[in-house]
Amino acid sequence: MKIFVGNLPHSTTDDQLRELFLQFGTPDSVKVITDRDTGQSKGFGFVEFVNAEHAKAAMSLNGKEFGGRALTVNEARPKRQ
DNA sequence: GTTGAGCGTT
Repeated sequence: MKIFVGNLPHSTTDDQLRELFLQFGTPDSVKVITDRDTGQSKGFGFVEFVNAEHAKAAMSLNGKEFGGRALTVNEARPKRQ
């Protein structure tokens, strides 16, 4: 199950995102999206869980404050449509 | 600052 994590501080890294979700299970993959040209964080990322229960638990972070911002956490939209 | 990349088309 793929999770979208929005409203991340621009300083957030892949590792920080992984640490944040480790409490709910072991993320299959974690990625903070950065601008391909500038290398700057776009302020959102994705976390994938093999276990849907873990993914659901992780979504309890929605609205929680992280780095001074209220996170958006929900199931990710399809990447390509 | 909110839903990912790329592939010499998608």
